[in-house]
Amino acid sequence: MATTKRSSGAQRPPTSHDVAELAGVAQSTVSRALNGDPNISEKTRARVVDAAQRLNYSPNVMARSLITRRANRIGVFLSDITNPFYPRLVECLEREFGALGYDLILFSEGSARGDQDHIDHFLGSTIDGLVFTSAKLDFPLGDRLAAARAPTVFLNRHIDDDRFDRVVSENVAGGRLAGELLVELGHRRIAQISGPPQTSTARDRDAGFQAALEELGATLDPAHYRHGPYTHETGFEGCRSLLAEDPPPTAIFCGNDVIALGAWDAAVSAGLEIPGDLTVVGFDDMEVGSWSAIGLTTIRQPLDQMARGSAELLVGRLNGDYDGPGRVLEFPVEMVRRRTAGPPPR
Amino acid sequence: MATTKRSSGAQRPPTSHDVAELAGVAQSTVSRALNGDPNISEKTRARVVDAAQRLNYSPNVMARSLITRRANRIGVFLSDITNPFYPRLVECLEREFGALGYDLILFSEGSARGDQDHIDHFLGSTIDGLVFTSAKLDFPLGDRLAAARAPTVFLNRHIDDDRFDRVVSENVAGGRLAGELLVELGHRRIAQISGPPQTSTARDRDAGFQAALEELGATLDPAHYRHGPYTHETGFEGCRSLLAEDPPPTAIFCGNDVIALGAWDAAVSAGLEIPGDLTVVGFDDMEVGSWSAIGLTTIRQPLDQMARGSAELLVGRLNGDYDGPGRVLEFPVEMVRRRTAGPPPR
DNA sequence: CTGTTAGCGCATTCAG
DNA sequence: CTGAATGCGCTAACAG
Repeated sequence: MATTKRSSGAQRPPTSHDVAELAGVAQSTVSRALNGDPNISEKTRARVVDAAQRLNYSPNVMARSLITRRANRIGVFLSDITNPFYPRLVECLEREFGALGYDLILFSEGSARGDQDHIDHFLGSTIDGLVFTSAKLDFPLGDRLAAARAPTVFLNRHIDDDRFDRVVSENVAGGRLAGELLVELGHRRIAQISGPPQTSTARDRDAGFQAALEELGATLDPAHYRHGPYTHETGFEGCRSLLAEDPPPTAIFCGNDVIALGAWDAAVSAGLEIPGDLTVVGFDDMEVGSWSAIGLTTIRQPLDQMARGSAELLVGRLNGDYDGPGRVLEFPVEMVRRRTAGPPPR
Repeated sequence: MATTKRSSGAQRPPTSHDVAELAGVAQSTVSRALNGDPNISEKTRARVVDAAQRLNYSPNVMARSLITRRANRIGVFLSDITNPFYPRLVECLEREFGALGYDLILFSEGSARGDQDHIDHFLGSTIDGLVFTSAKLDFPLGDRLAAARAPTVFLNRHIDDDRFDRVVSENVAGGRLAGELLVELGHRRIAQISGPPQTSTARDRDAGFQAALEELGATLDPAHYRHGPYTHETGFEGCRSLLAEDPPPTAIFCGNDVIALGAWDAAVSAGLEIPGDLTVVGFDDMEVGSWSAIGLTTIRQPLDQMARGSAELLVGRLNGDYDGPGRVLEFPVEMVRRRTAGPPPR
């Protein structure tokens, strides 16, 4: 019973033809009236607008895109939407791209049924451009993106491929800031829990940090170096194993705030006082770190500026304003001193 | 210089015609071959597939959707992508809808340039259905959604509108669990920091909690009731003001984990021991709450089941399997006992 | 200023 | 099993 597939009340949405008929004009006039074409009398425009409203008309975006060859949408690829860093970045991107007339469509890694998928969304002309927020250094899709001439920007992470635009913060300088702070505070037994080696963020922050230590005469004992994915667990387990050393380090610089908060968690759980017994420094300035019971010292990246830079580079390419090789935008970082950094215990 | 608008190397992506030509068949044959039509010889299918690969062909989704009237995409509307609850929900939704052949396209409130926009995405036939994850009780778009016959499901929040499918957890029962726990632990001076009154989550959790207290003879002093948006600040300020009372409450039930962690933050910052001096209970089971230095006692919602339920209801409507009035799915919650709940101080 | 015409790239009749 | 023809809803040339 009730074999009503889609037959009965399936009133299809109104088209511009319907509007044209109701307004007593040609279909093309409807298109012009609704798209702000100047060559149209106010009188007919009013009639069209009125008819459109009465029919509750809304143009079919697919049909429009098919002909204009523009989707006005940007695909944003996130590796792990669960990492609170990305939602904040998405907020900024949304604002910046929105201001330029683009909607965002988000893809988290989970949704991709394979590498192919990413690019298919572009090739299928569902999106006009791509933003990758968490590419690894060995990003595998470069050739295919280039072949498809897909406007692309790599945000937050570098890849070693000059064909693409990249927007990052000064991760090396940020690492330096952390190193300098720790040495100035008087730390000598310094440890590090870094991110994945195949990410530019980890590579660059490590480089800056270690260079600063060298220059200030406080080298990093290789036995005090840990690394892993940007997760709580990496920080937690890394800190636990560091605290088991004898003597344990008095300060830890972490690859990002997620790791730093994992380290904080391990230290506090073990009954240590922070910063009395241990100094912890992160990177990113996540909201949780700013809670007053935590007060994570960290290095802040200007996400809004980075998002704006990405939007400008990408939209520049979409408009045909620029078509050359990849450009690099690098934004300054800033030290945020909070409770978790102090002098070493005596 | 370089007035190359889009003229020169603008090699447009290959179409099914190009593939047809290379394979020496008709365009319609290409379509059939690539879409798994059984009425086609393996020989020609192979030829077509080969040609498609050589051209790096990928069908134009817009054109396809224009004709099939299906976008195979679901719009998910989030109010605040910054609240960690939503990313987790998105992960689940992605998995469940993905299994049914749908991609997700995420809209956070920020992206909507007005209420209108939400529905326009549907009317523009960019998406086949909508999921609202954070509707208020006075959701204003009901009539327009119904008029557009837009398949819609409300997830996580109720709205009082029987035309739509709703998927929630047993918030009333969850509130009861919290109330029962606090009373059983021996608390009598009990406080509450609830969410926004115009959300069903706040309304239902409040109702269950307060009913449990009544029944167990431990009524809630109205002076111990606070509420506000689901933010850290609500919890932080709420807790501060509660602690300023004399005598202060010994336990606080919070509208969700974000609020609860704000309360935790205020209490710990004020030098209180948790749970020695104060018990805190949340709702949601966010990851941060599970950190071992925090150990938030909370009530867990089965997000994966809720996501699956939503997907089934919505896809059922999309397939025409169901076309009746709104259904309601309600999933059981579960108490997660951790450190922040203990007996009151003596 | 407005109407007519021609496709965008594809899925889907209808012939054969 | 395959090819030719049709049109999804819209924008953009081209006439007038």
